[in-house]
Amino acid sequence: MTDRTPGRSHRAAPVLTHPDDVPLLTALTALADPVRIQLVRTLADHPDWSLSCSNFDVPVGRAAKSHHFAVLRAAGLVEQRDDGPKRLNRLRREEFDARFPGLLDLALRDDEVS
Amino acid sequence: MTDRTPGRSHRAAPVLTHPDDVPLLTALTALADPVRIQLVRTLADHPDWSLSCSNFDVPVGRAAKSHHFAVLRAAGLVEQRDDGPKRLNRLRREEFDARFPGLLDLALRDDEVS
DNA sequence: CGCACTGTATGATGCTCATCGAACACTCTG
DNA sequence: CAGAGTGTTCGATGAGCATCATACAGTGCG
Repeated sequence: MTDRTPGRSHRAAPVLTHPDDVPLLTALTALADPVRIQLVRTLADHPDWSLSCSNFDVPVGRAAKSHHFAVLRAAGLVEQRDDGPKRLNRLRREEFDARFPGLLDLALRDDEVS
Repeated sequence: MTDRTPGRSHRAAPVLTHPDDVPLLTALTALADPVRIQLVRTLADHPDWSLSCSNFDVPVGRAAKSHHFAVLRAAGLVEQRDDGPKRLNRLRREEFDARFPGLLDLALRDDEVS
């Protein structure tokens, strides 16, 4: 049997990891997508752990949304925690800002995404 | 006859344009590429207008290099000027920094691109 | 003029990635 | 246990893009 987080594990997926040493390209690529920018902005407008994935209103299906959250998590932008059947989210503001000062502010500040 | 810059014009290509109101996604996408990051960094290490396109040592052919410069120009990161058969380049530091404060610093500061 | 040099445009190719539908896994409640 | 709700994984599909080879268009020099 493999590692499991207290809540859901979904197949043999390892515990949710949230890296601190993200390469620059990974961070830029993660933010260079309109859907992910929207996710990050929505997240910034709500308290930590107050939103589960299904609460985000983006124009893609569940599968794509799940994929985007995985990308954001791999980029160190989002932390996820399982709570019952839901997966709650939190923007890693300070952590990401420590790694890439000003980048998150830029993504949140600007109104015209494209 | 169409507009021409004093130097080369290449077919009916309009005068080289360098936008100021770049969308956020355009800027992030332009920087989310290892070759373009390298071009920007090389450019930052040399005086304005001191490098022509062929002076940049990136592991791609001439066509791809030309394409990358076009992307950087469209993102407002690079200004180009024709000088005889060469096309000289300049990093639009202040202009880009005014539009996206800190972003260029991040691209230049970090050593580990990927 | 003819040639070398520089850079762009075009067409083709291959790869990455965003997306979807469907199946699956887990949790909780009735 | 059965069913609803939530989210992930898988396979397939399509679009976009990075790249190349080639052809083309300027510039300047002999």
